Amino acid sequence: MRYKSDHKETTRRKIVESASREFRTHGLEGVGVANLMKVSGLTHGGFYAHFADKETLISETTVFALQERLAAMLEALELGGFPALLEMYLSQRHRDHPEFGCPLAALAAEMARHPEPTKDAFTMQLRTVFDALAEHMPAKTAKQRSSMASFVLTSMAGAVAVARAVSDEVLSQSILESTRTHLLRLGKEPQG
Amino acid sequence: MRYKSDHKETTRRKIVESASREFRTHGLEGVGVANLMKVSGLTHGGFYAHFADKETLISETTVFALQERLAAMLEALELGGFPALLEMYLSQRHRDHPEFGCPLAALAAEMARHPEPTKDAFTMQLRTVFDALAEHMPAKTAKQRSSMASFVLTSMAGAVAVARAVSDEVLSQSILESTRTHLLRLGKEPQG
DNA sequence: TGTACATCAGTGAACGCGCGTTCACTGATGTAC
DNA sequence: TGTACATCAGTGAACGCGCGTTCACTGATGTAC
Repeated sequence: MRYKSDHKETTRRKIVESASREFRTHGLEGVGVANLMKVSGLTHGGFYAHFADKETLISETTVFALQERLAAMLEALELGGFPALLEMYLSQRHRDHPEFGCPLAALAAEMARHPEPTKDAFTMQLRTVFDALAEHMPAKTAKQRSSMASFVLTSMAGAVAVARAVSDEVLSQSILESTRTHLLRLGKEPQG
Repeated sequence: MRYKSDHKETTRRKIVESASREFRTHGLEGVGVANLMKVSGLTHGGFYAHFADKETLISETTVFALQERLAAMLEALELGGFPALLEMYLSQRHRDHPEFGCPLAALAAEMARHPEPTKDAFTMQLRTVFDALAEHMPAKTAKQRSSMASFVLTSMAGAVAVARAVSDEVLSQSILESTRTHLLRLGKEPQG
């Protein structure tokens, strides 16, 4: 080995992470390979030494983003339980910073139009997210917790996506607030 | 007037409607002007006799789609009330036909990245949708109905967007089902 | 009713540009002696 | 320790293509007489 054995792997990881931020900010079709490499301090030609094509990178960045988000959500849950999860996900901060945010809110609609292998990777990782969240849902049975995790996450994602699209700050805030209120109530109710 | 006085207006409307279907299917960046015109049986050069630019068309198609969706939702509400709305919006049929579906589920994330005038038009029309839906929400006060309309619509949009992105049919169905179950329960509860 | 004309909705070639991808190369680095 | 060499991560010119937009034009249509 001419370079340190982990040199290439480190570069690759750096590309995946910065590309994942670019994609969440500008959309999967909104950033080109040349720009993604530039952000990582490289030139476009080297891209294909790391990835088969742009689609492969999209697949990896989406999985990375889901893992990153799951970690943030679990941290909130451990710190302040279910209400803290809502507070964090439905915050102005999350709305205004898609680059560090949930890929469901930023990319789910686009993901629906991508090739099957990409959707497969996304689906696998999403299942992991649902399962991990389910353990922390305030409901009695495992089935209820699982259903609740799905509902809570997809409804929050919808609220953040629409709140980002709305140009009126007051309406945007009220969209986040409505979801916060209703989900908080859901967390307090006896599940049956 | 050499042509019938409404000839151009008819063509324009045809372009807006078919473009709105194309955008909901392939995304705002996923279809080009040439293709949009072809779908309407025209050539790309004529586009600029009808619209200032592609962005103007995007703005109009989004408003059109929101109006179309609102009509469909009001029809469901009048036919079968709140449960019928959930049934219709969270159906396989809606998931599998974005071209006739809700622009929130298909385009909200992309809309967030578009210029302010486009977001303004979207925001105005979305407010109309929220207000109209609010009248039909099962809650006591106007404030509660308004908040509920926002929550119900954005959470359904999130569920459909994610259900479309998931490649596993069972998981996809269960996402829709979870939202249906929880929102149905919300409709039955005393609001306070 | 039939013809000549003016209108203008729609046509299609052309533009500059950025896209994803390929490939011959360069030059910084670790190794061998 | 110092030099010659092999490696290979990264470079950048080049490709074909589709994009949004412009513009000189064409030809179907309604009007005038």
